[in-house]
Amino acid sequence: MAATMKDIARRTGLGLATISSYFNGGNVREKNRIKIEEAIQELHYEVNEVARGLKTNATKTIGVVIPELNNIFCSEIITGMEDVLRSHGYATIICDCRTDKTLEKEAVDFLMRKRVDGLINMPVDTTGSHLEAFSRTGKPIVTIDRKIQGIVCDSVLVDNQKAAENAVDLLVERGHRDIGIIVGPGDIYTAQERLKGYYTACEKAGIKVKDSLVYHGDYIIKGGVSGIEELVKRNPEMTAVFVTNYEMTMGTVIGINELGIHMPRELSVIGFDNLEFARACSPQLTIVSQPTEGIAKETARIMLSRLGVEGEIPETPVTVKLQTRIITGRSVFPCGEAKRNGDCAEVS
Amino acid sequence: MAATMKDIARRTGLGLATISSYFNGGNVREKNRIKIEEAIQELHYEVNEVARGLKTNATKTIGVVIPELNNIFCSEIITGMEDVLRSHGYATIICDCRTDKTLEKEAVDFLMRKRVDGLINMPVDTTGSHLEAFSRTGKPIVTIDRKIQGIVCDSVLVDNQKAAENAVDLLVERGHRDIGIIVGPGDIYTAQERLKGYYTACEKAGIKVKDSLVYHGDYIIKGGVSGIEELVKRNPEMTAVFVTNYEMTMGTVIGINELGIHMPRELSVIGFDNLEFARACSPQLTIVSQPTEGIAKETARIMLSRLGVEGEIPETPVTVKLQTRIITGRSVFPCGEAKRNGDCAEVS
DNA sequence: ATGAAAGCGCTAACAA
DNA sequence: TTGTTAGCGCTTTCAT
Repeated sequence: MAATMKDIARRTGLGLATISSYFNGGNVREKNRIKIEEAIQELHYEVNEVARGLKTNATKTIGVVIPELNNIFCSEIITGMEDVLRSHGYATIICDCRTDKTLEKEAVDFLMRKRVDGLINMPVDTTGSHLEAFSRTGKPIVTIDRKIQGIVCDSVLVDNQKAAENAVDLLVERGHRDIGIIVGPGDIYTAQERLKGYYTACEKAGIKVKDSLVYHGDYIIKGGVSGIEELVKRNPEMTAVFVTNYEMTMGTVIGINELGIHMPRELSVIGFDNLEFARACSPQLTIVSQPTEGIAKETARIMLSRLGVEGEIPETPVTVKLQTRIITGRSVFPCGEAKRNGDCAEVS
Repeated sequence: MAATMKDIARRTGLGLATISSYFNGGNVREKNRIKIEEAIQELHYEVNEVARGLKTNATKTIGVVIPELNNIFCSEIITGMEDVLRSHGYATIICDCRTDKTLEKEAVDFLMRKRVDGLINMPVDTTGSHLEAFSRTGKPIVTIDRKIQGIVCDSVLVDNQKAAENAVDLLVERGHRDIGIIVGPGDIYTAQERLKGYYTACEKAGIKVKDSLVYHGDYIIKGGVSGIEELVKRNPEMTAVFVTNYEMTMGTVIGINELGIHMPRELSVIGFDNLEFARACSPQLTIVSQPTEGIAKETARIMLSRLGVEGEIPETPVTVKLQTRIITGRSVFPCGEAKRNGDCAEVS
């Protein structure tokens, strides 16, 4: 068995309270401090956080429930959050719910039983019913990427509609009017928002959207491959496509390669997320870049403030909305140029 | 405050042991079972795993320490392990140590204080000194990707030397003799192994390796970019390059694009990991693919057996070595062909 | 500054 | 089957 404070007390001849006080920054006589430290060394003592957690009713652990760890958008955010949280003594338990509502609820309940001090969730379940029980504990919840009706909590959002609108605006400026979109599942909030942005931009430009130009994928690579194949088949006149997450962007690039389509001469592309991948493409992809670092830091910051660790405790729910930006590559071509000169020069 | 078993006892008029028995699969009279379940509903009771953990000295939690969460090789393994472990009631606390030995030790100590039931580690520290303290607890440790001298534990390894050897063999078969390698840091075990495989294959082929053909990167994208720039500059005669992890493979592809080199006509490439990325490249990349799924399942399985959850408890340390395979794309070209016909057809 | 003792919520041994 | 009770390792009053 591991050594306990009792062992240290026995060894040093001191009382339990003194040892505890030592560990919690209290005042301990120099002479005793040394004795305690010797005992710690010899007994290889390590605080038992389980016992401490039971007593203090705080586990110094934050639960994180996300749809998919194997998704660079998620994993970047997690890395960033963990950084901040750990530097304040908080651990994170990460639960990947595989974009499954049942697993999501299980994960939240699981974390509740583990008595995490707070919950960070990129929600899959629209209704928020998975958060009700946790919400009752009074412990803080921060949602990422969407607000949940009926659950009082803070949220860190991205302006997805504007993101999509800006991307499509860019294509319109380049003269494109037959613009396809590979968008996420209809029941996912961020996907709806991005689609809305697409419609808005088209409307502004006086373009009547054809249903055949809208492809609903499932945010995985395969969805991008099928998406581009489908769109190309259904819309021979299509000159540009906007893809709305990283995995499907990669899928689209795969599809374009495999179909032997020349990008951007035959098809202009704007992708999403992962600047590194965009740079690795040939020609480099123009993408919408989400502020993952900002999302991570904001989320962690809000959580820490709720936990009383840093800054003021906000009185009302906080909502932060962050903007995306477009990183210009060479995958967007002026519409019609191709036919005129067959060239492939950068245009931006 | 959350409801406790005591609250349920009071509400139902039953004793604590009966409630506990109910939760632990004991026999409870039908009538009482119903009363208990009603009370649970009304009080929104959830077991307190912290208290349970203190009592049973088992937290049903496994600690995982990896170099980098933002690395698809790691995140795929984690996803796979989590799947298995969670289905057996174990949670995982993941610590990303940013490939930093100090952080790695901190992470292990942190997990020890949290009293995790077992530790899974893809080690950064060669000496294994970060595992000594945990090792003393007698709780199981499973290392991934390398064995540690002096620490008695199970390991799941990949045959990295053979992986590299096979890749270089393939290039040799295609007639290449000026083969560059972009390899990881010299103090990383897997990197050493892969470099060894490169030397072995070259020796077999009677190729005298030039130092200028070996570039040590740091397993990140930027390392791949600099690596290929450097190699090309130093070795105008180089006709092929082998890149030894995913991030650097992506970097190499970026670099090749940016240098305007034609792959594979001017330079043949074999990359590493991430089949999806390989498919997204144009032309598709030939890569060495690691069995991430197998690593994940094996690691989880061994951990569970050590925990007495599944199968026999092995008497001696277990070491599993898994093989990689080569996924053929179109990025390897017969050496010299280019000059003869300038063509770019698939060769494999 | 230090010690004694209660108790966090649970499990398990024992008794009934 | 059910109840009583001790105790896991810690923090935290309250004395001293």
